[in-house]
Formats: sequence, structure tokens, C-alpha cells
Amino acid sequence: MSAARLQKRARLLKAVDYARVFDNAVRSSDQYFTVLARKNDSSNPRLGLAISKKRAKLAVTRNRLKRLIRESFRLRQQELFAADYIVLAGQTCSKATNSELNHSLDKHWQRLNKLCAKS
RNA sequence: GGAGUUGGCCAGGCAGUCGCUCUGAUGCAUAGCAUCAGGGAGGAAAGUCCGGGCUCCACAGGACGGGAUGCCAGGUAACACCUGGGGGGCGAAAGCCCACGGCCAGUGCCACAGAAAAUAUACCGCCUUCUUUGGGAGGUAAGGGUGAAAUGGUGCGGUAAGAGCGCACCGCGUGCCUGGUAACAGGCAUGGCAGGGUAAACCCCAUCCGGAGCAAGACCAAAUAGGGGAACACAGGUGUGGUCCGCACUGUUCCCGGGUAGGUUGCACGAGGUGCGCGGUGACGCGCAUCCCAGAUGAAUGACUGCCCCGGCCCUAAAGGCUACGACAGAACCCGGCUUACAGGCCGACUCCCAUU
Repeated sequence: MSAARLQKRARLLKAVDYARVFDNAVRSSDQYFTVLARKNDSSNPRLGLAISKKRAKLAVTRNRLKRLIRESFRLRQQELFAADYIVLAGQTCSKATNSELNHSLDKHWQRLNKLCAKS
């Protein structure tokens, strides 16, 4: 099995999973994204997405953001703490370019790794 | 060559790496994983504005109410769509646009101006007549003035002045004839003129329409609470009480029904695509052959790199270089339309102008 895969088990799929993270999480945010994280009981990190219509009006834009976030998570997941992550869309994310968003996400993953290690 | 009109089509391409989802096969031995093969967004997937299929509910039949449509004919499963035709408007033309039934069934409304906005009526004027020379009485609707709109228009006759008062032509109404399936068009005769506009005002007439929607509907079904039944035990425990009886609550196992989270299904063969032939002016229909062409569900269809292409920018030009740029936009039960958004490009038909042969 390749290390850079992103399977269903690495995703948050249920409402209860989301609720657990929102309930008590560490956060990292900038103008593009807010990323929430909470340690989980399984061995691998899991990803959830929350891109609101308010922040990204067009369906095309929302899809693009989700794909970018999944891609970034997929490539970095080996370095991440075993926790549940939720990425929320920020103010200006719909206007930014792909490379800008990728850089932003990289920073978030690093910062959350430190925060999770402390807690 | 230029200006324009119109119909149709495309929606960057190729390669590599890393992924996502579905289908089939094989293997491991099953919440799956691996390998191989194959499929994986649009012309608008959008707005959710119409029309259907499908599903459930309701329903003897009908009426009222409500809504939609509104020249005619055809197409279609159906439509507010499409095609052909008629009428009106715009344009030099190709062509484009039109809610295009009825206010002599009824009711309402018509600001300002104006004498008067519809039961009618007369400000100035014109004519006749009377007169105390201020004006009064009568006739008139041709002229002036108002208005978006004023009781047909033009001309001639006629008259005191005028007036469809009379006549001709036009308009309008009615009747007949001819052509056309029809809308309608044309012709002839006749009536002297009926009498403003507004129906995206109520309304009238004709035709059509039951309601809700895939979160429809069907099936499986935890945990927790609780309902019904059977068997076992018929003993024990708790409460009431001084104690017994009694009364109330409480057991174990199994079954049944409802049903939440969740899952499966509906869910991808269809008013289906492509090609050919035939019928039709056309929309479209018929026949034959052939193809299987997305199926996600916190929601897949992507990211990165390189090359090319098309724009843009730099450069005197070429060569070359740069690039945050690559239209509008993402399926969610499925079709037929409409509407709106849209970088750039390709193909065809037609009109007008200029030049040349």
C-alpha cells in the first residue's frame, strides 16, 4: 500500500465525528483557512471539510477548494499527528491561486503538529 | 474585399508521476486488499420558469372556486416549446419583433389642460334675428384653442352659416360570391355612420389542469426507552404495616409488532445515441442496422511537472523571452423545452456595397 493514499477511513464521514471535533479543538487560522484538530483514538489522521456557500459561492470553487485540501492532506498525512482535522474556508480563499493555498495549508499542518504534541 | 443577417458545431491538445470513484475478471481469505482491463461532468450540468415519465396519497360522477393558455394549421408523451402559414410593426435588403380573442354582456378608471373625457355638451368663432348698442334669443360643430385621445378622412356640391345634408374615392359595418382545411385575402352589393381609450382593470368566451414529490416510495435494522404475548418460577426482594393476609412494584428465557441512528434499494436500456433508407415545404414520423455511454452520497471525475496551441505583455521588426492569464461554469431520479451566463475558434447559407475579369 502506497503511503500517499487517501481512503474513506481517513475521512470524517459522520455528523458525530464532526461534532466531536467542533466540541473541543486546537485551531490554526489565516486569511485562507481555519483548521481545527483534536486527537483521535485511531492510529491515523482523519480529514473533514467544511466549505460554506457563504465563503465560496460557486459550486466549482467549492469543489476546487475541497480537492486542493484533500490533495495537500494526502501528501502530508504521514507527517501528521493521529487526530481529526476539519478545514474551514476563510475570507479570501475563493480568490487565491492554487499555489498560495498549498503554501497556506503546509503552514497549518506544521503548526497543528506542534500544538498537538504539546497537548 | 467590406458591412450585415442567419443556421450548425467545438469548448485547448499530448506525455509522465501521484491520487479518487464505479464495473468486470483473477488471487489473497473478506468492514477489505492487490493485480489486470474498461468507464468517469455540460452546452448550458446553472436559474428551478413551464411540460411529461416514475412513485405515493386521494378519487362514483359532476359543479363551484382557483390557475394556465389565447390569430390559424400541424408536430409531440406533453408544453407556455417547435415547424409552416395569416395579420400588424421595423429595416434598403437578407431578416427581425409582436399577450395577435372579446370593451354594440355588465361594472370600473381616464391625472393636467380643456366648454366637454361619454348620461353628454358649446369657450372663442361663424350665421340669422331682436336691440335700450351693454348685449339677448336661436342656428351651427366647418375654423381656432386644450389634450396621449374630441363623434370618420380628402375633394366637390350645397347652405343664411354649416353639417354624411347629398355625391365620388378611402375607411367602417352588414350581406353575398370566389380562393384557401383554416386564420385570412380578393370582388360585388348595400347602409350614410352605428359612434373615444383601457381587458399585463374586474370580467366574459373557448381550451386544458386532483395533490405532493426520489428527503417520493420499498426493504433490512443496532443502542436506549417502552408495548403485546408465551413458557419457567409461584419462590424471593422492595414499599405499606406492630404482625399475618392483602395490595403495588420487581425476575429469567423466547417470540411478535412499531421504529430512530445507520445501511440497502429506487439508480442508470432510455419518449436513448449513431449511421443509412423512405415519407413530409418543415417541425417530425416510419423502417433497418449498430452501440451501451457518469452514478458520487460531509458528496468521485483531480493535483503537480514538461512540451505544444490560442490570447496578452516585452521587443524597432523578425528571432526570441515572460506569464498570478485559459470563457461561463460542476451531474445528484430521468427526459423535452424556455431563460440566463460565456474567452476564443471552425463550417455552411443569404443580403447589400465596392473593386476586378
